[in-house]
Amino acid sequence: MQKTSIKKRVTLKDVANAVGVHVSTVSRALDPRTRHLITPEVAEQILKASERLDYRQNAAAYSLKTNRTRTIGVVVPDITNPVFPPIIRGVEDALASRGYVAILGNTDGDMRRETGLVETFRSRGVDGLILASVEREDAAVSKLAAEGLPVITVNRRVDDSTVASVVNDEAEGIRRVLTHLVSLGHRRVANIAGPQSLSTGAARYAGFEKYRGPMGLADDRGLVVFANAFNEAEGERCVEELLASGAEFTAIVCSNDRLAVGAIAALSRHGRRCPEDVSVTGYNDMPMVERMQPPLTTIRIQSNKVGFEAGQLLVQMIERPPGEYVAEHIVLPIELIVRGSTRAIHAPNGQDGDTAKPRVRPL
Amino acid sequence: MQKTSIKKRVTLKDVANAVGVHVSTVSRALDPRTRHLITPEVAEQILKASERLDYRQNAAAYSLKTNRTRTIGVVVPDITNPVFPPIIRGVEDALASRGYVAILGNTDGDMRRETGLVETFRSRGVDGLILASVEREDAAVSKLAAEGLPVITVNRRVDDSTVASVVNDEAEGIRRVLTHLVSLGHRRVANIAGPQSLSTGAARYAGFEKYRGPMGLADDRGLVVFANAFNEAEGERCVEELLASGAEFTAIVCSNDRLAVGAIAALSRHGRRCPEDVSVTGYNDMPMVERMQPPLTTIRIQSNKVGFEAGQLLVQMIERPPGEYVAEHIVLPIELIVRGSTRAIHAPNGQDGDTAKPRVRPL
DNA sequence: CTGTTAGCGCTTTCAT
DNA sequence: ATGAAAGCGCTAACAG
Repeated sequence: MQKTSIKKRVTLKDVANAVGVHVSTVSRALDPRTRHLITPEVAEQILKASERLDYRQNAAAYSLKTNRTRTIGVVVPDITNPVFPPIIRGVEDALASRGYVAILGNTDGDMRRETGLVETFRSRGVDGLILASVEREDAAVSKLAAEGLPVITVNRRVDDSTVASVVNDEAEGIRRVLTHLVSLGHRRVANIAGPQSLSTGAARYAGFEKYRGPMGLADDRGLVVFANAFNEAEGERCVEELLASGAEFTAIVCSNDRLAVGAIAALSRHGRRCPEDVSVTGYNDMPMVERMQPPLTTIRIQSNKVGFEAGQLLVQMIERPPGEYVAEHIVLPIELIVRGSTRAIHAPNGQDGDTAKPRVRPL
Repeated sequence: MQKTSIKKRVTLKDVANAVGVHVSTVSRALDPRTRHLITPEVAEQILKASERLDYRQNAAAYSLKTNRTRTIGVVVPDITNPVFPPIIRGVEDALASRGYVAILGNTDGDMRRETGLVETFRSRGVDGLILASVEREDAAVSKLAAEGLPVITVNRRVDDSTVASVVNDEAEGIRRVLTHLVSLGHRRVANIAGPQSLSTGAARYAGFEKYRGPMGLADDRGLVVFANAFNEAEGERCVEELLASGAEFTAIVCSNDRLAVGAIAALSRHGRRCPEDVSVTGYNDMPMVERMQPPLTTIRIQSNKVGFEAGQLLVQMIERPPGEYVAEHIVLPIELIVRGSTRAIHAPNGQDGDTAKPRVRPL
């Protein structure tokens, strides 16, 4: 019946005409917050008509008028890095439930691209920004926040505590890993630390330095080596460096899973088996690491939740009267996941254990 | 100097005032396509001023006027599924280079959510849609295309060839896998087929049926079992089913990597080692499958390129005079990646091989 | 309770 | 080559 080949979009005016009222009446009836201003019967009719005509608000007109787009910009280093999709998914779920959508951009870790993306997003009038790509020093981001644009960093944070954030409890994650290793009898534990320009890398390394002494671990400088990026290649390089330095260790704490994957590969290339010869731990519990050989002992972060909380918090910031909020900082708990890549020192199998003081036999 | 705490956004009018010309002149000077209408010197001044004042076009106003948003909607089943991020990344790269951005939505395979998302996106006036979530029968999608909204499916397609698509050469992928298996001496090859409601599942299964006879493989019905979803759990279930049926096979062709991962897990649970007892192949070459034990032999699709081509093609469709295009269908070549999960039947190691007719010894 | 009016910032005829 | 003016669809005073 109503076969319209090239259908023009139906507007408020169309609905108004259909019902025989003024556009503004329709506008009010359609907005739940102002619906009470309208006679219930009329409102009813309007709702019905708008349904029947398949009316949908013109987002551009709404934005132009209200200066709000219900769109938020999400910036990640690279969506292809398995750490980020669950976070993004969490963000989108939170946003969708509140009628917002996300536009996404990748920086590949290039801070100039971050700046460019933020520009693009602002030009599109995003109501807020979620940044997973920040470095600890990020003047541009602080400025955004200062200018009153709702901004929140996720998974990472900037040093400037003026910028809201949702992150994981990094120090606690490292503490758990170390506790686990100590309980397995390890005393010489190396650390492949992540980039110190990122809050994750810095916080995990800080945790390592903070706890290793008190826990009775050797605290040689030579047991720490810094990766320049959170990837497999750097994990391999760092193991090479560790091995070349002649440092002695029975376990390696890696600042994330990808470093750990690289580390295990490099170890095996040098005839050092994991976990028989050296235990290795990761961080993040990204997809598939439970299927690796050996399955990786790691810290599980609540990726989806981190994103979800960030999305929720950002919407709150947006919808609160301007300047009414202080930057919140949410820290989510983590979980230790023990798998096959760690085992008691020189013991035949790698059961989770509180093996009090395992015998330490020389080779 | 120009410290403005709560800075209003600068508009065309601001630039016009600064230069002492009319807004329309500024508008023309700023658009490369109309710049030639303006005296070069004036244009120069305007460009400078707009730079200096940090003018950025108001996307909402532009959209309202032109009915174009430079935004495209991307719908995927779940961004958390490792197959999709590279595709999305490709799409975004293509779009970004043309000044477009993507808004993203997840359906979790629920067709009603797909419909809802498409609604939301249309309400936001997207210029086009890229769908990675379609089933083969999808009346809603055909309708969209018929209504003149540029739509393109990626990775999957709908049966209705009216809808443009960018996909992988599924039949060829299966042919390569079978050729490889045959060269290793396998004659009884099972197939864990994907959901037949999806073009990928259907095309790969069709390839299997098409080639296995001509290649001299056993073509028992009992060697095929259908998964209800592309995930690990279904891979496990299908292997159980295969095993329970008493079917004999020395290899399993899985319709994607996740099915393969599940299949290998289930096999090992039943004391059948891969590749010693049965060879297994996947499809997609998703991240990390090269780190599994055993590393997975699979078909590598050009995920990033699939997305990139789709993005490019969509922009072309959008920017071409309406109704001027026919639905294109791009098919991208694939690549066989041989790893450890396949080996010559009953041979000691799994080198890639044209082992003509390997000896077949009974157990 | 509902209609009138103005205007968000931009592009695009139409004049000049 | 530039200015004037209209209008995209919507919301939000302000009147009645």
